[in-house]
Amino acid sequence: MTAIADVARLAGVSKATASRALSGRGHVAETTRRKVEAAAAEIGYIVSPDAASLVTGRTKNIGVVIPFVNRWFFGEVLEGLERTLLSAGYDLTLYNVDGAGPDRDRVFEFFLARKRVDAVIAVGVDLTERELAALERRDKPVVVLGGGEAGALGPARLGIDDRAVGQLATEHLLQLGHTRLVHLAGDGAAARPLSVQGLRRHGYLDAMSAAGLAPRGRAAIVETEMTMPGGYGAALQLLGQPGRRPTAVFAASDEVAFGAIRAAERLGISVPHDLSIVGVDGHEYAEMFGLTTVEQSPSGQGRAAVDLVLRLLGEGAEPDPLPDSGAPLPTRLVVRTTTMRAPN
Amino acid sequence: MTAIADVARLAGVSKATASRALSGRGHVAETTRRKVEAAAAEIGYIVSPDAASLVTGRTKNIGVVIPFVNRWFFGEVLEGLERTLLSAGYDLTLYNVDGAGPDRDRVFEFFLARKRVDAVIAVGVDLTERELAALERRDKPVVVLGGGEAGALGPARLGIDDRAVGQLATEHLLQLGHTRLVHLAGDGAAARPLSVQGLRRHGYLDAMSAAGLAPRGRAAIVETEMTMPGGYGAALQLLGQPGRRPTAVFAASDEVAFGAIRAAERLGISVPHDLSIVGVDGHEYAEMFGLTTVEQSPSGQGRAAVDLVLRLLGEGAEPDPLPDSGAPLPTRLVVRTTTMRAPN
DNA sequence: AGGCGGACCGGAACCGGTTCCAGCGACCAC
DNA sequence: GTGGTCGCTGGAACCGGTTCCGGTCCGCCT
Repeated sequence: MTAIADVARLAGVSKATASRALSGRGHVAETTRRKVEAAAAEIGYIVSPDAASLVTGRTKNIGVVIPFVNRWFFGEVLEGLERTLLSAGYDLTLYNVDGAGPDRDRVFEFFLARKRVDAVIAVGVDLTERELAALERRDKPVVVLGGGEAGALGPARLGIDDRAVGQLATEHLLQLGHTRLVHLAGDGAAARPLSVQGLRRHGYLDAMSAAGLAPRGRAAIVETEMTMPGGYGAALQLLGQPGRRPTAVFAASDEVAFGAIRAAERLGISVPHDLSIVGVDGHEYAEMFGLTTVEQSPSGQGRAAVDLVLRLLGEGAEPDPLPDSGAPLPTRLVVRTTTMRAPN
Repeated sequence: MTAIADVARLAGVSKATASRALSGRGHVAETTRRKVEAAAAEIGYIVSPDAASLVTGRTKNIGVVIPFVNRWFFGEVLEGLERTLLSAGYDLTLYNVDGAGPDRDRVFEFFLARKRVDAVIAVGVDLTERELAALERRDKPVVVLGGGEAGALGPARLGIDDRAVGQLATEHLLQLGHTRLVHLAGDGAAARPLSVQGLRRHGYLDAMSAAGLAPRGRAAIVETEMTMPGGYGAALQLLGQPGRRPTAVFAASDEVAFGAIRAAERLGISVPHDLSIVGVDGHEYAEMFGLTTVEQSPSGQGRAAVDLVLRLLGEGAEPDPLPDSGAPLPTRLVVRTTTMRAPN
């Protein structure tokens, strides 16, 4: 009921003209367009997206695969994606995929391979060759946001320069005179050098060795889950040990930093007088904690990913083919009150 | 390419039989079914959901409208919804709608009214009459999760008993002998008595007056944003005032409680010796903070909402028409180390 | 033996749009 | 005046499935 044929009949035109009038494609006289629109409004007509995409092959729907929704960064990205897609008239279908396993295969083989989505945005997940190939075969553009490095000819990638971020944060502490400076890294940082945590770790090492401080194995780098409890537990252990304590900590994310701050307080270590802490993210709670951090804009990254994907889909007049797809997204150091000059 | 007609041709049967064989509806001989399946596998056939839903009217897709994704409760619900829908073979289309405004209208009128979704799950948003009516008119089942009260004949509702939760938390503190006991409520608690924060506030008042403690206007209830910085700011102000401090705080959510804990520490007030704090949620960080809280299971609530919606859609043999849709979802008090007996 | 029911299969209609193609006036240029 | 272009419109094919309807064929009952 209320199909386009009804509209056409009521307006006294053919289905073809009605379609043209409503979709705005092709030539339609101004007066007939108005007639059709009036008829459509009168009977409350709305197009069937299924029918439309059946013939056009476009669904106006983007699949988003994301490993967590409840970690700040990812939630923020998701919001950015959603808002931007919505205002472009696109739907967002969510696939919460973490790690490997049958669920993940199901998503890629059953859900994403079908014609339901025009393109896929993967945030913070490394697609396997097989997964990429499957999508490629169906002509589905893929944009990867965060993690990994711009592959030779892989999918379009987007993100901040995590290695530079690690370097920047570490240099800030070095400039303040710290030398006993440990890195609270994300788990898997050493094992997966191209992951976000791996790159940040690498940046830390770069800065340290540039300063002539070969971080001795000991406990210069501690890996932990990138959450507040993760940072709390790791810092508790690190700072609770006897012997000379570090005077500064570079935490792989703000949430880890929050945990470390709390651990320090619990141990009676004063931040920043006895211990400087810097994080990365620009978490919405950073201000409350007074955390010095390297800010990024996850929602802005979401927006950028959508822009890119729409360009790949050929929307928006494409002024230039694929501009600056190499340039990393911006970050900046925000100094607050968790860092200060090293005690001498 | 690779339409069902190709499969049929390759298998030497008609489109009709191929469809029956693949979808499992109707009678098909075991041997032909195998032939068809083999043919489908050979050419890598996958159905076009658009074509299928065009004729069946079912999209296997559920719309979820949610005000935040980056608040713990909502993120957790979303994960629960996603996992459960996925395993039932449904897609989840996300609509991030906060408050009113043109964006919200757009979602309801443009996106949800179309035939793209079979049903709508609204979490933590109160649908207006108009919005409900629009969905009703298109025969789209609606399930509302959290907030509000079971309306007379409105949509199916689901959630915990927030008033009982407020009562339970308050009673715990009362039983420990606290009498100067303030409530850190969510913003809008007084103005919107049927909101989550409104109901929790009501539960607090119930328990107080049952204990003969008419909470004097003063500062017995302070409203604040239901986030960690919100709780931090409110507690800082509340506890920093001269005069007799409260000995216990009931925070409207765990995140508020975390903020309050941090504020207390910052002011040199010892938790729990000088101040007891209880929250509600069962946040994943609660254990780290040692927070006493009234736990709920948001992901479980997501699962329940999906079960309900699938039942409304007539999936799953519907054993009973609509069982116990009134019973609130479970909660329980978990006592940790932020609450203790009141000082005398 | 004849009738009946049920399993199995194919042809064709249909879901609701979009788009190709052809037709038709109107207008302009030669 | 005639041919060509252009704006507008309608008929019909088509996208890729599902399902109604009817026709065989077989087994079984009476």
